[in-house]
Amino acid sequence: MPRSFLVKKYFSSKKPYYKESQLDSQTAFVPESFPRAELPNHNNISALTCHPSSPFYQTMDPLPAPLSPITPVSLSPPALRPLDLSSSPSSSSGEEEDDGERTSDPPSPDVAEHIFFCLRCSKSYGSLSALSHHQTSHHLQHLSPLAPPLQTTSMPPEVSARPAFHCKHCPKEYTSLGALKMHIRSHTLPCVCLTCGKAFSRPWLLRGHIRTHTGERPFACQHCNRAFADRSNLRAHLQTHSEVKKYQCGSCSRTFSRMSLLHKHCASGCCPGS
DNA sequence: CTGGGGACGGGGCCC
DNA sequence: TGGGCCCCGTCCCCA
Repeated sequence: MPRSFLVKKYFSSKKPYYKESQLDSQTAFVPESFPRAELPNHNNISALTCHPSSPFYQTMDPLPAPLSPITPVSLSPPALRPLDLSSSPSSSSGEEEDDGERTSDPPSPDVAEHIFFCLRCSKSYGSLSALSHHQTSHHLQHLSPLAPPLQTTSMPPEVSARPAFHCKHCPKEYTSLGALKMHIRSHTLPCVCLTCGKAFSRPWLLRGHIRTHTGERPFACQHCNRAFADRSNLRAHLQTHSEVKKYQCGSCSRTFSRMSLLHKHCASGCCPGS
């Protein structure tokens, strides 16, 4: 499938349901080395390596300021441009919404600055990149190249034709350290909701989750008054406005708005063998 | 059984 | 190389 939809679209022209002040990033990054057992709770929450500046958190979960004061840092998109609807992926008769806002993560002009601590050696860094770079020295002690032992000291992983890294938490293998690190996040769940403690592998998953606390619904349907916290849910909702259902049963030709509905339909016996 | 919303995970691309 | 982000898709629950 073409990935043209990945072209950045920072649509400032339609920011329907949320205020600028609500856009603060509330991601709480915890270094990957953060032992899962030490994920913050109400007792050890100060162990977090950074603290969101969101008023919501300050209200819901007052925190001391053990680190440096958090000041907004401009990490906003390079420029907010008018939505170019003509470049949007087309669908039946333009039924598809503009999907203007970024997915589960609307543009966030105000992003909190974070202080990143390595909990292994207590060093602090001003950026996740810096911390990640530092942590490489730690990670390399734990990532286990699949190359034969005799090669691991003399041959860079990328030289190996086979997957060079395997996850220490599961049997999955990866050919690059980056891919492995990404995967490991699904085990370490470094992004922790300070409200409920739920942990996520990626910051934007956390931001989407946080909306379940705030009630923020940035993604509005242009056909009705409904709004959604998750763009995927809006997309699914838009199908309810469409006369053409995307998913068709191969046996009875009945169409459904969602794949899952088609699956359930088939599971109910319409499509033997499927 | 179907339709729909809520919440979330992961692959893959861009910067 | 890593972070950010988009889309697709799934699961669960309820009406």
